[in-house]
Amino acid sequence: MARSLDPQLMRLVAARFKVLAEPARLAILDALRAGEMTVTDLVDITTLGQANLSKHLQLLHSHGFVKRRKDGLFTYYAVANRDVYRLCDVMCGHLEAEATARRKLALAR
Amino acid sequence: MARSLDPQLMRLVAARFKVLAEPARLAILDALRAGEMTVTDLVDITTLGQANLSKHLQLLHSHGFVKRRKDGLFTYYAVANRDVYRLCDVMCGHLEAEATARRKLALAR
DNA sequence: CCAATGTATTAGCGTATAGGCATACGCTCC
DNA sequence: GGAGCGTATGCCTATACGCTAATACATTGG
Repeated sequence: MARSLDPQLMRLVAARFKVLAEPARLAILDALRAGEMTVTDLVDITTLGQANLSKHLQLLHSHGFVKRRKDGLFTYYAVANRDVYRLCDVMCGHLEAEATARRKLALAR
Repeated sequence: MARSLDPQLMRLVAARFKVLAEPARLAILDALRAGEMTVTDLVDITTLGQANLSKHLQLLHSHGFVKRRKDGLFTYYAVANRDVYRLCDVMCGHLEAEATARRKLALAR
């Protein structure tokens, strides 16, 4: 019963998770909850440098997490799909569950 | 309006995503869809070495993705929470969506 | 065209981690 | 206790990636 469900697909899914596996990018996505923003806006909100930020945005965009719109000098970024937040919520749920489990364990000891 | 929603939390969530950001570990979780297994079982199913596999399992366990049960010589691993599969499904959905979008673009060109 | 401004890109450095090998630990049976 | 097996751990190398500084590119206004 060799599953081995398409190693190719695994690589793709892993790559997408990797995009979210970075506090800086999560901070960007979180900031974008408020709506579309320019890079400069994000520089102010997050504590990231402009170059750094730009690269993170490229990555987020190339993986379809954000969309962009150029207007003159500015580039406006926005989340492409609010499902991203669902993913984060599930993760947060796990974190809480684990935290409370740990607390229980500590008490029981 | 400095959001900056707890950088600490960001780090934790990112760390959890990072655990899933690895094809090998996704393969392990996928194999575990069939039920609990020993390390040796997983060595056979996946193409990973024993040492490597053990390390991945430690990581998955320390982050609460799998639970383990020792029975004599063997250690049985199983997914701790099927939510993991929901996360993967969402990611796959995105992949498909992006793929079809690309295809449309290619046709339109 | 030139200057100014916003954004993207490149190069270099430091850190983190996956993978393989060797080995240590734990358990069972003789 | 010793042998054998399953599992875990430490060391090492190669690679990937985030961050910074410097620079290039693009667009607008004078």
